[in-house]
Amino acid sequence: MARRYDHTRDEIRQMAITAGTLLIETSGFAKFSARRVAKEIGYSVGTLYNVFENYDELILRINAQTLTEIIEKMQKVLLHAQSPQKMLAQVSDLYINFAIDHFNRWSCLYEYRSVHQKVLPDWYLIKVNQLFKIIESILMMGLCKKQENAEQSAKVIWASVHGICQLSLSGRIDIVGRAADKINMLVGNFVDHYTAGLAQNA
Amino acid sequence: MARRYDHTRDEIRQMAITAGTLLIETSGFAKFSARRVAKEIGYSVGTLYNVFENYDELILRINAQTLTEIIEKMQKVLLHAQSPQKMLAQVSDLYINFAIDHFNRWSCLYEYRSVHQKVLPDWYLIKVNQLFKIIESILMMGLCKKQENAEQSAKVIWASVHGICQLSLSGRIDIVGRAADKINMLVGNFVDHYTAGLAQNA
DNA sequence: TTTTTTAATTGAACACTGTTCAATTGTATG
DNA sequence: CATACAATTGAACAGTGTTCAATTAAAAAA
Repeated sequence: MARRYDHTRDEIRQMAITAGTLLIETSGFAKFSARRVAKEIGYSVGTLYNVFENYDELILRINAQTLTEIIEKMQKVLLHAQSPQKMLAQVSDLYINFAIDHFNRWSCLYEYRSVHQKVLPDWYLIKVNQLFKIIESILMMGLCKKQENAEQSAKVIWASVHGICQLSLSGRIDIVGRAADKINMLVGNFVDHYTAGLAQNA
Repeated sequence: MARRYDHTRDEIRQMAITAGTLLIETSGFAKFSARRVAKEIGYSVGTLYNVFENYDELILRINAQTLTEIIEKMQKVLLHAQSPQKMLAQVSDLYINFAIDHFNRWSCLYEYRSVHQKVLPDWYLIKVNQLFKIIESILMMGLCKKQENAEQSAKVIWASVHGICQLSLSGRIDIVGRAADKINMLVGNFVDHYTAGLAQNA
């Protein structure tokens, strides 16, 4: 068939992203493929390639949605102000628990390295930056005075929390007991000492 | 042909690891394949699968050698004692520069997620732990008194340095200027504040 | 020396992958 | 009703990891 007008271009895109998200969530990235997504939404592979530039874009769009979910959760923490240290702990805790609860999707954020583009597209980097901005705004609530310091520390904090999360969940840091507890302990150790150092410097 | 005895099982393994390492180093993981490695060492794919359990093992063996190289470089830092802070900075600097100079091999350490085994094999984890032990021993030179504190902080420090390195080199932290300088600045920020917090606590 | 046994080595075959693009087909216009 | 148009298809291509019957060179036995 052709020009079915059952769905617009954008609708098909959204259907693919939704179906792909579900596929990764349940079966993991290893079982993910363009053909599978196509079958899931009732279109052929060809249609998928009309609507997405390539495989990379499909994955990045799925990842962008995952990021959006994480960011939305984290932004809620900003609503009721507390000490910066407590807010950092809360935000980290959210990230860790998302990574555990949606392990497959979270893995996909970092697992796939594009073959075509060496650099991440702007629309994706905007999402990433939103995450850093959240940390930045928390730091400006007392831990940092200059904006440039907050920017740098936000990068350091986020990279550290992510690093602890990644090495833990990929089994490179031996964690005995409940994963969430153990990772939280390491992140707690980091936040405590790092913010203590920050406060001392300010 | 059969039973050529040109090379022993172990020799073929080593040839494959060496050839695979070179292939990843020069062309990146995307262009890497079992068939390519086989052709490179003058054997068929079948032989590769006689000598390695599967594709995963081949990659992990290559990764283990990459880790060995990194560890050997880092162990040299331990030879001339200095302040723990300076030694941590040196060790981090080594890691960052290895990641930049051998980007493809370094990426491969974290890029590939095994389809077969969920858990990394013991012989690989031993290598990973050697890295943590180096940090631990540095921490025990004054920054930590109890072994258990050193163990936990070593994990935090290593995960943080790695996280900064990964997010930077994957283009998720915008780094203007020379990559090595910018990453070093972030790692410096981390080491300074974290160790200040540690020292304060001790 | 010749035959038999043994095991190292091969490569075609299988089911899959991302990607392309001529052919098809449902819709809208002249 | 014929024509033009574009959305949709799926076979085709070159590649992947993996398997395993068939081949073949070396060692052992006759």
